[in-house]
Amino acid sequence: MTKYSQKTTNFFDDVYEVVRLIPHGRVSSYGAIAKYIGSGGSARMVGWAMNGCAGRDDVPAHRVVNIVGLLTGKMHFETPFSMAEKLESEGVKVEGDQIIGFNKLHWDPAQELAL
DNA sequence: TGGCTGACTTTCG
DNA sequence: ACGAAAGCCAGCC
Repeated sequence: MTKYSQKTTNFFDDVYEVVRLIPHGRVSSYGAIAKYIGSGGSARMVGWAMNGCAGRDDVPAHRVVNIVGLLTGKMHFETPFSMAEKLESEGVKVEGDQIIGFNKLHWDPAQELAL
């Protein structure tokens, strides 16, 4: 907060919007979001953009994981457990740091939104 | 102004 | 099949 990020570019805003559109009980991957945005889509950028989302309740960053369904960014949360806890709270089973049934829980914006 | 970093992904060995 | 390295792009110092 304290207007540190203050969205300098639309890239972050797009990422937030897509992440915000992730259905409850679903998860998405960085590459999928990056590809959907397409504005210089790179998976790292999505993760980097999430840095600005840290602390925002509007952006369910806990629903965003890597391509294997691994909670790589859990360490960036308030607590490394909050990510898994939130996912489980939504009905997503998480074993350790990996999402169970990620294959069927994977929500791809470019696919679900079917552009 | 220039350069480093980073919550990933893909390909070569 | 597994391991390691490079690529990607934008924000931040």
